[in-house]
This record gives sequence, C-alpha cells and structure tokens, in this order.
Amino acid sequence: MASDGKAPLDVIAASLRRERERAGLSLTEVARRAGIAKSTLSQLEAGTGNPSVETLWALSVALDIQFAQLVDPPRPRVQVIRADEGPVLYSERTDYQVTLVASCPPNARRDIYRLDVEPGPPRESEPHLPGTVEHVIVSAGRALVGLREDPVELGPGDYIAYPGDIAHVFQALEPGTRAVLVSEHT
Amino acid sequence: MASDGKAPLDVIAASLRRERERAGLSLTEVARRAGIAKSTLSQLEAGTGNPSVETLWALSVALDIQFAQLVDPPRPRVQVIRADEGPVLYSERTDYQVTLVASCPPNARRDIYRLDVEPGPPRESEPHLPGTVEHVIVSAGRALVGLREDPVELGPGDYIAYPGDIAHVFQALEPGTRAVLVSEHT
DNA sequence: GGTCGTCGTTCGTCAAGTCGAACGCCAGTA
DNA sequence: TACTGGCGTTCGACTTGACGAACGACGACC
Repeated sequence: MASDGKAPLDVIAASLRRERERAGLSLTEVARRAGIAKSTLSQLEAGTGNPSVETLWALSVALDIQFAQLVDPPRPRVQVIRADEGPVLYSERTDYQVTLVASCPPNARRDIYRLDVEPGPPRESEPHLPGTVEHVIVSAGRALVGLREDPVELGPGDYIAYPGDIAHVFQALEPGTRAVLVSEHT
Repeated sequence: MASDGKAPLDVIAASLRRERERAGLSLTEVARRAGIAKSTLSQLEAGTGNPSVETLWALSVALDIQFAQLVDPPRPRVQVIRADEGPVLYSERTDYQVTLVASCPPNARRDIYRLDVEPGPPRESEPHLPGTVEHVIVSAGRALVGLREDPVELGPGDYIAYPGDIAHVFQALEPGTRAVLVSEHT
C-alpha cells in the first residue's frame, strides 16, 4: 500500500507542517484560511489528535494540495530499473509481441516526450512544479540521467525515476542517444 | 484537484459502499474487521457523519484498499488525445529535440510495454485488477483500441487511456503496427 | 409456527475533536 | 521601558463522532 507501516496520524502531521512551510505560511494564517481554530492545527501538526475528514479537507484546500497528498508518501525517491531487471516478457500469439519495459501509478497528469540528444555539456533542468516526477527510459545510446547531485548512467532499456522538482540533468554520452521522458505532475 | 466540487463526505460514503460490495462483505463484517462499531459504518455509508482519520484508516485496511482511494475519483474514463492535439513542441538547442506526445499522473505502478502487432482478430483482454488504467500511444500503423464496447481507431501518435479493469481490446489494422502500452495499477 | 442467525438501522451515552480565549515568546518601534 | 503585532502553545467549555444495545426485517432450518 501507499504508506504502510507508518501511522497515518504521524504522516499527516508531517505533511501538514511540510506543506505549510513549503507555502511559507504561518500556522495562524493556514488556520484562518481553512476556517479552523489554530489550536486544532497546532495539535494536528504535533501529531496529537485524530482529525475529521472535514478538517483535513479544509486544510487541503487552504494549502492548495490534494487530499491524498496529506496521507500519501511524502517524497518520491530515485528508482532505477536496469534493462535486464524486472522485465517480464510474454507472448501468447506469434503475431503479438509484448515487452515489459518499466513499472509505475495512476491519477496524475503525464507528459510523454521523445528525446533525441547528442553528446555535449549536460542539459540541466531547473526544478519543475512541486510533486513532479520524471521517468526516463533510454531507447538507444547512453546517457547520464537523474538528480544533478547524483546522476545515473543509463543504457538502452534502462529506466530511472526521480523527483522533477529538484534540479536534474540529462547528458547524452553517445551520438544518436534516444529516450522517452515521462513527466508526471499533479 | 482530484475530486473538486464534490463533497468529500459523499465521495467517501460512495467509496465505502462500493468497495465493500466489491469485496462481497456485509456491513457488519467490515465493521468487525475494522474494529469499529457497525453503527458508525452505517452512518458513514449513509453520508451522515464526519469520520476521523483513524476510523477511515481502519476501514481502508479492512477493505484492503489505499487510503486515498476512499477520497479520490471513483472511476477513470476513456480519454483520447489525437496526434495533432495538445502536443507542444519545444527545442532550445539544436542537438536536443523534444516532442510532446501525451499527458498524465504520479503515485502508481506503471508497466510499460512495447507492442508489435500484426492484423488479425481483435486481441481481447479480460479485465485486470481493479484500479488499473491503460494508456496506449500508437507508434506506427493503425489500430482499434479501447473498451470492447466502444473501441477507438488510432493512428501514429494518437493516444488513448481507458480503465483496465473493464474488458478491452487491441486490434491491429495494418501490418507492422507498433505501439506503447502503459498499464497503471495501484 | 417457532427459533435461530445475520442483516442494517436507530437511539442514548460517553469520550474525543473542535473551538475560543488566554498565555508566554519574540521582533520591531516609539 | 513600554507597547504593539504576530507567532505557536495550552487550557476549559462545547459540540460531535464513536460506541454498544436494542430494534425490525429477512431467510434458513427444525
């Protein structure tokens, strides 16, 4: 499941504080916008209490985030799947070939790009909107992809996912490098 | 946002009943598994009340679904984006070409397949796990894709998304038809 | 018919979430 | 120093959600 093993109340407490500070708002201000008592919000951020749905809903609106984002995993991490890892092939008819390349989730907007990149200086991307996740599947060539602080070298068929709201890079290492970039944002 | 305009309590009420009936459980049984009073669950399914997080959490565990699934959109619909629709191209360096193909979201598992299909009888897929969403981007050729009751003809660059937990088909209309299938599941 | 079991709903009681006010704290300012 | 304004926390009062018992309804079975 999403946040297994974690007490939902602690996750919510952390999310509330994190999202509030991200927005640069004071506890008082958020409580005012949500139309709830600041004492209530104070207790929630402290991990005390057991908020009702209406309270959480008001907070999610005030913080301009999705309801689920309060209870779901706080931060996506970098995930690499090599070409020879995971992929399960199956074909049940000779005229129908299916090759599993990579694995991911629903309920978000996704932009799919085709990349044709030649070797050169690394292309650095400034962080996108918060919550953005980028997935890269290399089709041909070789590239250095991922977070600027910790890029990963990928070959054909390799897959990587990383937070798109952190500075990241794409640098082709061979001529004719091609890849598919999937950018997910909420 | 996810379920804008909809009162979250009504969404939760509907989700609770839907998921409970999907699992084939009685209200009494679900309440027992969740460790809550059946009177509480009765009121929640009626749309009355304002459940606490702990109550909802217990119910999501009892129903073996994700917490967010109780408050998120109940059902994805079929969405088609033609090759000449939406795509925004941008290139800022001559050695870096980016082509926007399609658009989607995060926090789910995604399986990406490469499809090479020859014309023949439609390939019918039995419904997958509940919550599964499939996305298809046709690379070459022409295909009839989508729900079995209402498939859509797609050409190169065309995109379609549809619920994967409903019977669906993929039928190539031209030799050498290639596509990318993205299967998302929770 | 009578009894048992399970279903889902309704009602009164109790505990807990929410509220508003007051508190201490810190910065900026006259 | 005294004052003002905003910050986040703590406290008692009130509202409300969660609980358990009792209810009527339905079906199985003897």
